[in-house]
Amino acid sequence: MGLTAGSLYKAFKDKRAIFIAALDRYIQSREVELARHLESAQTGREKVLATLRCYGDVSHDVEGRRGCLVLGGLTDIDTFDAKLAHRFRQALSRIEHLFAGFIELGVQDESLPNHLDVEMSARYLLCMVEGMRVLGKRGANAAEIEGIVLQAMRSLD
Amino acid sequence: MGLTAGSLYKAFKDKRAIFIAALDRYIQSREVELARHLESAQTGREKVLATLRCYGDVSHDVEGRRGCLVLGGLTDIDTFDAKLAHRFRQALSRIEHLFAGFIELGVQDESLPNHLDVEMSARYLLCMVEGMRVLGKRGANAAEIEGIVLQAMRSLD
DNA sequence: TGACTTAGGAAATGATCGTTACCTATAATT
DNA sequence: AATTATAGGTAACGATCATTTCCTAAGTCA
Repeated sequence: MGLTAGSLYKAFKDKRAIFIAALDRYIQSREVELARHLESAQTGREKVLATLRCYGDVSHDVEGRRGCLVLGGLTDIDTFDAKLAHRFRQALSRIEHLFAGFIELGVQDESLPNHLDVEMSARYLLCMVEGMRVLGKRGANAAEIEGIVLQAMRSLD
Repeated sequence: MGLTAGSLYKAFKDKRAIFIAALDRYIQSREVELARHLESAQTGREKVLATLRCYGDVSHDVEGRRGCLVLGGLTDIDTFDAKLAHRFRQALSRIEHLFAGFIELGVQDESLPNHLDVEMSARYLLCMVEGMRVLGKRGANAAEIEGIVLQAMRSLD
């Protein structure tokens, strides 16, 4: 059988520490996955698309229903644990800043139009990503998510 | 002081029943609020905008941080309570169907272009709404949310 | 007014959960 | 091989949480 409850306390101080470790591991694995998606992306536009697809990929079928630890944490914990709340917020801000960087790059390399409001667009894309994860949790298929990704890309034209 | 824990069990069978009652009350209050927003909307486009604003209004500042009972429920409960999971899914589908109806209306009254894929666009708008609620939970101000609403409207052009 | 219902609260009970103490087996060290 | 560290497991403990029981006060109806 699996790991027993008590055994975990050998390795971790308390429940909260277990959660934080799981969260850090989760966030890091997402970073790795994102890096993988970005490998083949050249232009700013391609990087934005790759990032959207990276989150889209975990927003459908089984993995979609499994949900996101950051999103889940943000909804529960937020209220009563300031330290953790900060971690969740930061995880979202990370995505937002990545988008902002890619958009700036896209404007420079002319893969994206120069009339874009960078901060606004980045926030909008973050909104999409989180929305997709919610839809994934509700139950979405790959085609539905891909449709949303493409529509999101069109908002950058 | 406030209502004591035990007293609640006079009125409700168990914890789950209390939650369901709260959820129903919450969903109904949101319906009322949406109806209020829709009062002055004439065209399909106006109705879409009013609906986005209705959700935008609860996605910033204090109310944004308070969060959404449906979204919160969807993230926690989903896994282990099939009956409740259905209620959460249905609450989201309700919004999606509303959007679909408004888009169809908009195509007919020519306030929206006729090239729109109705189902796709409705799903996209639902994605936006849920994304906004997540950003609200993280902490967003009214201007940020309004920016997202307007950007979402632009995706219907 | 007096019996009776009703709403609410305080405290007791049982279940569950977080945590610790202690035991066992395997791996590392001499 | 003997000893010691290490990882894991089981069972006990304490805290917290869901639920029930019992009591009180106020309102209702005869």
